[in-house]
Amino acid sequence: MFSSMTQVHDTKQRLLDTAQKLFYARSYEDVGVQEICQEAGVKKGSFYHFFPSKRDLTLAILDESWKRYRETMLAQVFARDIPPLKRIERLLDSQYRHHKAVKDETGQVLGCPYGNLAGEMSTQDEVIRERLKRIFRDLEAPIEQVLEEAMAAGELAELDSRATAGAMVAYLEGLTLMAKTWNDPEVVRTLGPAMLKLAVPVTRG
Amino acid sequence: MFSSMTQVHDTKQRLLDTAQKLFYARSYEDVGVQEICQEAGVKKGSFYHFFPSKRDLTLAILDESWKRYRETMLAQVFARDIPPLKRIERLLDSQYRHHKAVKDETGQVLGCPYGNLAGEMSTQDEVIRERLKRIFRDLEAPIEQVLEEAMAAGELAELDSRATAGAMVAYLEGLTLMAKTWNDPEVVRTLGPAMLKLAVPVTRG
DNA sequence: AACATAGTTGACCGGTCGGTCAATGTCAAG
DNA sequence: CTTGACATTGACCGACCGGTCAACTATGTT
Repeated sequence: MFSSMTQVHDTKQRLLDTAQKLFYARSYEDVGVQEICQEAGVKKGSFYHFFPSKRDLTLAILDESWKRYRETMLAQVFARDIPPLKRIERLLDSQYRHHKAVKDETGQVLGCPYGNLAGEMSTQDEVIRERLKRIFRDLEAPIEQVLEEAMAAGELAELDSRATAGAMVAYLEGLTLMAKTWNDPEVVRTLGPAMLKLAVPVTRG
Repeated sequence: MFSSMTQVHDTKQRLLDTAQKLFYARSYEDVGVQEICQEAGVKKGSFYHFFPSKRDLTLAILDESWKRYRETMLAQVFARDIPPLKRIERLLDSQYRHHKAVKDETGQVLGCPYGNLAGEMSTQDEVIRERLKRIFRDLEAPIEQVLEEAMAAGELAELDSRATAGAMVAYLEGLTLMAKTWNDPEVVRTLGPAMLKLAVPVTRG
């Protein structure tokens, strides 16, 4: 009775969770609707009752997972309990610990779910690409704010905080992709701290 | 007679070129052997005469395309006709011009063929992943050398040239992925120069 | 002319792809 | 007890997947 009550109405959620996991571990194209349904214990007909297409399922995953990440991880990482620049270090540390945990569990570094999808799907689906673009822009915002705060606190020389935040997101994505290619979370730990160098004015000659 | 002579023996090459283009424009999983053959004007049976599998075709593409890029583009970009750090700028410029040209031609920024494949396939094929890892390491080498030269010439403060080269490759890949997600080559031009900041010792208040 | 080798062709394999559909089941409100 | 909305099921669709194979042709060597 209890189990049926909880099982009956979370079919949609189970599909979202299962697909998210499979897409992350492999890729969008490699994972079929059939496999998602099998893994989630749902018949294919039900899938198309909840989602008009595989593409729409993906968009739903993007919205939901990013909302969750923003409201939990990001909120914690960028909390104002430590100095601004320390929060960047905390972001890097949370990334390292995530990839370490995933590798310990699955034997593989899976990279960034958004970066992975961006590389695979940006040329194939404009709607997905725009969604990913918005996600990356969302990530720039708190970083930009951290830089502003650091400048106000005199911890940082004057610089273009918007552009620097953009560069930092790019670096973070590249870093993650390298960790995936090396299949080694330590890449994040050794190369990560260099991200702070991006917040330093160029000194040439 | 002439045309047949040149057509008869470049079947393999046509498959390589066509597949390379298609994989780059879309993705590994999205492009089928059938489509490659159609586009190349080759029957599927011939495909499997030259390549034991789609996977092996991909490995051949990786080897060939990277060899060509290294021996032409990279050799020019890192030629010793200008000061070391200027060569980094020249690398960024060549990247910008490439993505600009591709976008003008296809309407899309396609990103880095190796980065794309790394994101899609690193968790699925160890051999491909190792090959991509080697490619990225190959790219680090000339950058590392540039940094060494710059240090010797007093253009740069002392730093870990190996680690910095690694960070620069990561940044370049992230940059390229962002340009793809934004579908805008200008991302490379505006965010690119920040790569040089990675070659500056951390200065913290 | 005979022979081996490389290259080409098209039919064929089992399996999976994303997606559709009509029939059926479940359940709560009227 | 009926109605209607939501949910579930399994059969089905045409197309395509990566890959195999035996027969055939073209080429260069002896």
